[in-house]
Parts: sequence; structure tokens; C-alpha cells
Amino acid sequence: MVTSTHLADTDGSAAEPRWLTPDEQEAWRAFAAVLIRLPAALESQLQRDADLSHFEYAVLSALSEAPEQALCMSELAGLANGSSSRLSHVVKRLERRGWVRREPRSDDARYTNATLTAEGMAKVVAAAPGHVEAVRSLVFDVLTPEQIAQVRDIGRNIHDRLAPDGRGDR
Amino acid sequence: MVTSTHLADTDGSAAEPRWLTPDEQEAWRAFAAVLIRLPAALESQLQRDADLSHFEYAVLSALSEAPEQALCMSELAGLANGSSSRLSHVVKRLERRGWVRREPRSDDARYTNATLTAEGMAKVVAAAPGHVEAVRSLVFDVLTPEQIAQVRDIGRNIHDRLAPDGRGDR
DNA sequence: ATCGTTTAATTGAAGCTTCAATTATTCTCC
DNA sequence: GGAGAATAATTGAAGCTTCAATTAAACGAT
Repeated sequence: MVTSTHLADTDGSAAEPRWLTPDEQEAWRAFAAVLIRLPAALESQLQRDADLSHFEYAVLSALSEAPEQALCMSELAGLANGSSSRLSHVVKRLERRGWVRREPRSDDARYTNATLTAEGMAKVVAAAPGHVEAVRSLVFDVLTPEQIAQVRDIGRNIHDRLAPDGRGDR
Repeated sequence: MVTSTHLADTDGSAAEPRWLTPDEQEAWRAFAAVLIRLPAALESQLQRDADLSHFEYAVLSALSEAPEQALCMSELAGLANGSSSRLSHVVKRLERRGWVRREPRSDDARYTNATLTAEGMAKVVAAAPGHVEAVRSLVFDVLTPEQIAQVRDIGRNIHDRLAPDGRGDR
């Protein structure tokens, strides 16, 4: 598919890339499809049932778990796995819909605190069951307990490689 | 995070959702982050080094492996894990850049065959090593051989649940 | 105290994706 | 053989994300 030796350049112009082995190719083919299609499926459930993108849901959900239901934009971006620009645009829309409020932090006005409103909390509470059901039925229902532990370990290994310092930034 | 019991509605208004267990939540937190950040990292490598989106790469790559370097739009959409509308827009751009040609199939003109040009083939060949290196270093370098087999099995289980009939459509 | 640097966040424009509607072709079956 | 259903692909508009540039505030060294 995306990574195979049939594309090898044979003119000797560069150091030979470390192509994937057949086992790795098989694994990558399966994993890459999940990487695309699972987010698309979750997106579509949330859009249909709650009129929310997955990223919007992640933002509301992160706030709902935070102390005082408030976080500054950069922390929130890290928790929701998005860039600060993306977060800024999305929070603007969430604010327009009445689910989030923003205000500069009093001790350091460079920071902006985003706070979940009561309506915002109600929105997440209403959306959560459908989303969890989707995650459960698409992921956990098809995995054994051993595989669930494997997913956790593999996920952590890859995540650590992506964000080596442990912070969630981009 | 996205799926936890702290959002339980306690008014008894609906059937209790099947919340995630703590083990499942841990696994989901790690996996969900990978689901967002790994595609973003691959996207960014391809964009920077080859001026291609990951989806464009997947399209060119699928064509490069096909017999005669040609596939009809719907097959191509399935292999590249995208909707037919998305593919249509993207192939239009790839055609404009001279990497793909399109023509109606002679035996059934509802089908459109997309064919990789020589320039298109050269483009994938040039882009492949960098992409493979990214996949290798972000994924396979941090996994043991056992974990690679686990990724394959887990990926297949989830993928089968997403596309139960085995076809790649959406 | 102040100038330059760093950090947090926002903005607008360009580009990509999605959704619903549309076109074009072939199939079906009366 | 012809009307209507089904299939493959395309289109345009709306909306979201990204990128680069910008604003605003605080820090730090002199």
C-alpha cells in the first residue's frame, strides 16, 4: 500500500530507506485503515446525534473534568489534542453557542481561561452516552481484556514517541 | 476524559449507558490520542517534504500498486479510505498537477478509470522513502515484534466492525 | 525604567472535506 | 423497447482546519 518496496528507487542515488517488512506492512495496512475510519465513524455519530464535531466534544469533555470546569487555552489544546489556532476558532464557536465563556486570567493576562457554562455541561451530559456507546461498540466490544491492555501499552509507546517530553503541545 | 462516569445523568430518564471501566478508560485515553496525533504527524511530514496530503499520497500509492496503475474511482476510494466525493475533488487536483489521468470505462461508462501517469509514478517514488521512514520511526521502532502482531490483530478486529461486509465503502 | 525577547492567544485567508443535490449511464422487468 | 430504479461519479456551497502573520502581555538583562 503506502509503504512498500515496489517503489524502491534502484538508481543508487540515495541511502536505501528502511522499508517495512511483510509483517510490518500487514500490520500497517490494518492499523492505517483504523486510523482513518475509526475517527470518521466517531465523528459521524457525534455529528448526527449531538450536532458536535469530535474535537468540540473533546473540548467540552475536558472542561467538564477540570477543576471548576475551567482551563486556560493552551492546557485545553493539549488535552483535546489540537493546535492552539484550531482551539481558538472552535472555542469562539462554542462561546457563540453559549456553552463556554472566556476571560483573561487575572494574575497573568496572557492566559485566557475557558469555562464551561451550565448549558455547556448539560450539552456534554446529553452527548456522552451516545458517544461512549459508539466507542464501546466499535472498539471494546471486539477486543479481549488482554487486547485492551495491549492497546493501552501500544498507545502509550507511540504517544510517547510523538510527544517525547510528556507535555501535550504541538 | 471523553467517556467517563462523571457525566452520568442521575435522573433516571434513560437506560443506563454502558460506561467504560477504568481499564478501558486508560486504554481509550492512550489510543484516542494516537488516533488524532499520529495522522497529524504523518500529514505534516508529507506536507513538508513532498507537498502532498496523506490522502493524496494514499491515492497515488494505491494506483502505483494496481495492475496497469489504474483503478476506477469507487475502488480507489475504498483503498484510500475516503468517500467518493472526497476522492473526486482530490483526483481533480491530482489531474491538474499532471499525476493522474481520468477516462470513462469503455464497457460501462458509469465507471471512471483513474490512471497514474509517469510523472505521478515519479512523484510517489520520490515521496515514499520519507513517508516510510516516518511510519517506521513513529510506529514500528517503538514496538516489539509481539506488539506488531497485536497491532495487526487489533486493527483487523476493529476494521471488520467498521466495515462488516468486507467491502471498503462508506 | 526600558528595549528586546518570549509566551499565549487570536485572526484572516487559503485550502480541504462534507453534505445534499445533480448528472449520466446502465439495469430491470413489464 | 421504454419507464423507472439503481449505480457511479461529479458538483457547489458551507463549514472546518491550517498556516503565517499579528496582537498583547510579561519577563529579563542591562
